[in-house]
Amino acid sequence: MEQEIKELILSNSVDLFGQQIDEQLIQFQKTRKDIEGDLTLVIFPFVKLLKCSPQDAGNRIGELIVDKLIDIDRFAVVGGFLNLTISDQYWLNQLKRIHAEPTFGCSEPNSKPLMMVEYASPNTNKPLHLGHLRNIFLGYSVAEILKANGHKVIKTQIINDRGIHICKSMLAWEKFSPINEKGERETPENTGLKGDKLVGKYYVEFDKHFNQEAKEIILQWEQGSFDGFPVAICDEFQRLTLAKSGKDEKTCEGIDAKIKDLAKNQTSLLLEAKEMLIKWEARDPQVYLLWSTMNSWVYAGFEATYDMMGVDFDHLYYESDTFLLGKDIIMDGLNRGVFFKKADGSVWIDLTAEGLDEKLVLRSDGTAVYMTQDIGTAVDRLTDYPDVSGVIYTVGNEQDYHFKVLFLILEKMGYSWAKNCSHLSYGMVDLPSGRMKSREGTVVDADDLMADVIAEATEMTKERGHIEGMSDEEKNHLFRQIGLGGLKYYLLKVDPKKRMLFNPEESIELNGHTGPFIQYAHARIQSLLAKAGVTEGSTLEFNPSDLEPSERDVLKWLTEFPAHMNEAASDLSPAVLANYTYELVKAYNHFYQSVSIMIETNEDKKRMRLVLSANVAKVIRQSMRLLGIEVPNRM
RNA sequence: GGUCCCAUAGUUCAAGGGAUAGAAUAGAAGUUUCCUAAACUUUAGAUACAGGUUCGAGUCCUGUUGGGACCA
Repeated sequence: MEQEIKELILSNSVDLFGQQIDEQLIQFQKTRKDIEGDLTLVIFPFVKLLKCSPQDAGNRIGELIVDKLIDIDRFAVVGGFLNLTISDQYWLNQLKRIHAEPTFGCSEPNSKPLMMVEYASPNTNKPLHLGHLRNIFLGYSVAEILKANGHKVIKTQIINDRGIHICKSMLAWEKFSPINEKGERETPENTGLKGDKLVGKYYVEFDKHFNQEAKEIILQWEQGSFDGFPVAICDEFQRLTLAKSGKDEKTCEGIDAKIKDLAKNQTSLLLEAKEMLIKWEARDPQVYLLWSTMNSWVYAGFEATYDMMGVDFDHLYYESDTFLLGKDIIMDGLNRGVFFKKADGSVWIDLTAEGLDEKLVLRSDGTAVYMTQDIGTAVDRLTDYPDVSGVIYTVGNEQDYHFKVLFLILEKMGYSWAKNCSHLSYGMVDLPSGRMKSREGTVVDADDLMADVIAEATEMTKERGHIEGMSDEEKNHLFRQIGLGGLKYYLLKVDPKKRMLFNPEESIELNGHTGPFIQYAHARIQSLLAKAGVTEGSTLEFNPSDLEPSERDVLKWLTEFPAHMNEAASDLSPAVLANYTYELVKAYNHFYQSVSIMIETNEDKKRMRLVLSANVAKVIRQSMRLLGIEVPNRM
């Protein structure tokens, strides 16, 4: 409709305005709720051209539109706004069109280029937490939205499975795990712990002993005993200690932190971990076996969590496979003058011309930094999937700078696909008490949280749900759908770019702007359709003479679904769909409350209302599916 | 020290430069003789501050304050 009006104005613009006008001047918006009309054209941009009042300009354009377009019943100019009222027949035809399209709102599958979406990308030492939930739900949903918009999509993640931190948990397990009567150390099997939790436990264990040892070293140093430590370290300690005298509290704290780092580097635990890393890099069979065993525990644990979340991946990348990549590319870039070498042998890129600074891409000892690896991984992926047209990295916004630099480097290296790479940057999830901190034990564990919301959903559903006659299996499935639906909706309804607050009590809320609110509407429609003896695809003829305001309103929202799908895809924002669906459901609930369906005596109206309801259900289901949320038929 | 991000009802979120800034929640008051009341209806309450650009600014620009992140 907007397109038709636009074309009409453009093709008549010489008559109307005496000149060809810019398409940009034609701006539409939805008519305000309290004013008559469906569609509003903003008149202000034309006023200058016409050299007349907005009122006259609106009238002239309005007359043309009503004259030429049969579906526009009438118009009214209010202020600088031309409000157009669209005919009931137009809306009814829209409903028929929507009803005939089982995949309304979606584009032809695989009709658009291949995109790669990276998300999750955990560290194997730490169980998944609330921050990962936002990341994972977001990445999964964006991938699904792109698919529904016609893209081919590969979901991927890179697993951070190597490095000194991994050796820490391996070492801690070897040193501190108790041995049972069978002579075994702790395993997921003999403890019943999830693998990721067990390994995470030993990572924490390492840290505890590590800090303790560092503390003891400092104590020893303070007592003047430096036996067995390098002279340089002892000198540094004394220099730092002296520097503290006479300084304010804050400066002293900073110096104490430096002293602690100094001591940490001298701990036997860290030295052993470093030794282990060297052995791992040399593929020492014993270390390698331990590493792969503990990793397999973690993967089994993650797998269980992903399964509960209802997300999946098409291709996994492991840092242990990719960490050596990138160095050759850096050397190549160095030869081509993209990078430069500093006196100490480290390799840098100069981005000052782009308003950034100089960035390290390879250390002086030739070891890789994150940037080196990311360059390597990106190129590697393009080798695996030559037809990828772009990569979307779902990573927190604390890495904004990193990705800006990464994409710039790729561009400077001459990769044509670099311009299609984008960072799906999302804000941190805060708790009412502030940021999650592992040291303060405020990290919200992903498994625990999911179990909590499901438990809450179980209780609430038993209290007020319609679950008579369901088997236990069906009930449990429903509790999970509601609990996780609420959690996912809670995390996805907020604009991803923004930092958000996670309030544990609100996340399990069932009233208001929530997932269960939307699920409930769907269940209610399904119940209605079942009672009426129709299915969503039923072909029902209808041609009522007029539409109620609430019916028009629902139809308007329904018609807008494709536009919001597009917006969600181009903005990479599931929140767009979440908020749209909420508005649709609100309009539907209002309609449901204000008109009767089953006892309507006018069969045309009754059939139309059933079809309308069926299509609202269809759109709810489609839209929620893209958010990874299942909608039950009963609840 | 440098760069980037954020600031809207008590609280959590909306608002492609366009009309009287929407919701939800907490608060107050209502609606089940008919389709699921996890619903609906009514009610009260907000653009951090100071300038600027514009016919028009929550939205764009500059500065201030407050919060956060990153780089060294």
